[in-house]
Amino acid sequence: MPALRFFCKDTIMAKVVTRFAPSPTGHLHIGGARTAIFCWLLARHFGGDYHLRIEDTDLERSKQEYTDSILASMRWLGLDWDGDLNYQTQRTALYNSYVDKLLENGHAYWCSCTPEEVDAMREEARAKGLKPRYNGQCRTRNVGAGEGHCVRLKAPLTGKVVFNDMVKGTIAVDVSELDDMVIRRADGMPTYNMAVVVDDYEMGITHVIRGDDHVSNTPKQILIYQALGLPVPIFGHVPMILGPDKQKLSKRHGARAVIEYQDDGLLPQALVNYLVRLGWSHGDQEIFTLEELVKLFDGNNMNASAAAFDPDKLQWLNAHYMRTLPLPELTELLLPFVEKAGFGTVDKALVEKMASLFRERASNLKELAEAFRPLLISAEQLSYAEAGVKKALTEEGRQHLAALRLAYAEADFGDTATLEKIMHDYVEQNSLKFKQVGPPMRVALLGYLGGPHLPDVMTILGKAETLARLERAVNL
RNA sequence: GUCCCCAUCGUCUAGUGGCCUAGGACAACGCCCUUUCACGGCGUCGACGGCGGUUCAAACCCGCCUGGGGACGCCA
Repeated sequence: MPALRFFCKDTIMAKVVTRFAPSPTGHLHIGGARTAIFCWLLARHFGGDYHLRIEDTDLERSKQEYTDSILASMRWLGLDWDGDLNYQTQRTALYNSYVDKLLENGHAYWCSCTPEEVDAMREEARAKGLKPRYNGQCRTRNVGAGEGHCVRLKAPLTGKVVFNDMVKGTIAVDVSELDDMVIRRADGMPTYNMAVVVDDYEMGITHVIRGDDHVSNTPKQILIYQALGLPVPIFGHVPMILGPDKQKLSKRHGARAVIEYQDDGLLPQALVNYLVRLGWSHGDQEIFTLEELVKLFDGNNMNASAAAFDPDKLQWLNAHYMRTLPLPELTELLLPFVEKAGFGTVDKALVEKMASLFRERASNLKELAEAFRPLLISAEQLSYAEAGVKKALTEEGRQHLAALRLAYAEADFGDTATLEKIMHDYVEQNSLKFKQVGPPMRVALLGYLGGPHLPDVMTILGKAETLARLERAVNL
C-alpha cells in the first residue's frame, strides 16, 4: 500500500483547484458522490476551488434532467461549487484549437486509415499475443486534412510514463503499451482524452481526483500534456465501491443513486460521513462533522483498495444523526415524510413532540414518520400486532384495562405525572406487578409491545382517544 | 492475450520493522440498565491469502504464486 504524503500544508504552493466531472446520463450515484466529496473536501481544506464540469458530449444519452438531478444531489449533500458550470459541448472550438497547436508543433498528424483498417491492425497484434494497437503507419505519410481523416497524437516511441498517484502511489507504464491515439475524430469532434486535458488545463485544475477506471487514461493524458508543453496536474484515483457481496454495484443491490437515499429518509450528513469513511480514515474515528472533515481531509489516508458498501453501517450512522440533530431541525426534515406517509398536514409542534419520543427508535426519516401512525389514526383504525394481542390482551389483561379505563375517565390529561401515578396506584392497590398492566396498556394504546413511555403516549392521544382505545381493547 | 491496480475479522478500517499474544467501528451473540421497545454501558465471537527471502526482529520491506478488479475504441 503506497503511503505517499503529498499534502503537508507547507508543500502546497499554488491554490488547490479540483473538479468533479459527471456525465449527465443518469442520477448521481454513490461512487460519484464519494469522488465529488473527496474533490470538494480537498479544495475546501486548502482553501481552494471546487468546480463542476458537465461532460455531455454523449448526445444520445445526456439529458438536462440528469444534470438538474446531479446538481440537486450535490446541493443536498452540501457540496457547493465555485464559478459557473462548464459544459463540454460548448467548447468544441477550444479543444480543436489545441489540436491545431499539436498539428503545428509536430506532435500530431493526420491519419487516413479507416476504422476497419485499424481494427485489422489490432486483430493482427492480438493474434501475435501483443497489445492491440494502431501501428502508426500514417505517422510519416503527411496525408493532411481530408474527408474521413482523423488526427492522432504522435506519441513517443520509447520511454515510460510515470506519475505519482495520490492514492495508488507510483504508477509506471511503458509507452509501448500506448498507441497513437485519435485526438480528433473524422467528424471534427475531439475525443474524450483530448477534451479532458484541455478542460483541466483551462480550468486551472491542480488535482484530478476521479474513479479508478481512469488510471489507464492517465498516461495517455499525460502524453497530451507533454506534447502541449502544459503542466501535469496531480492525480488521485479512488477505487470503486462494491456491493455488499463484493460484486460490482448494480441494480440488484438496491439503491445506488443518492436521490434514492434522500427519498428513503437518510440524512445528508450521514451519507457524507459514511461515504467519506468508506475509503478514507482518520485513526479510529467514525463520526465526523462536515467541519471536521474539512479540517482533517488533506488528501492522505485514502485507501487504495475497493470497498464493499455496507447498508447496516449507513443505517447506524443515520440513526446516530437522527438522535443528535437538534429537534427543530429534525422536525423540519421530517415534515415532508409525514405528509408522504399519508397523514396529511400535521401540526409542527405535534410532529416535534412525537419525534422526540420516537427518534431513537427509528433509523431514518421514513421509518420515524411511519412510527407516528398509531398516534395519528383513530381508535377504530388501529391495528394490533398478533403477538401483542396474544401475550397481553388476555382475560386478565382486559380486566386491568377495564379498571384503568374507569380511573382514566376521571383523570386530568393535562399532567403527565398524574397519568403515570394512576397506573402505579392501580398496581399497588391490587398488589400487582407493573408488567401485568404495562403490556396490555401498550397493545391497547399503540397496537404493539414496545414504544415510548406510556404517559407520554397518553398525553399525545388525549383523553377521548385514550379511553376509546382502552374500550376497544377490552372488547376485542 | 498484454499491461496496470488491489489483497488485515462477515463488512468498513487502524497499523509505515520491535508499542501487535493485531486496535476501533458496523453486524451477530450474551449480560447490565429499563415499565416495554429503543438508546446507553459491559463483554463474547472473529482477520494479517499462500510460499520463499531480507532482518536479531515482518501484518508492515523484496520476490514468486494464488485470488480479485480495471484497461486495451474515431465511448465517456
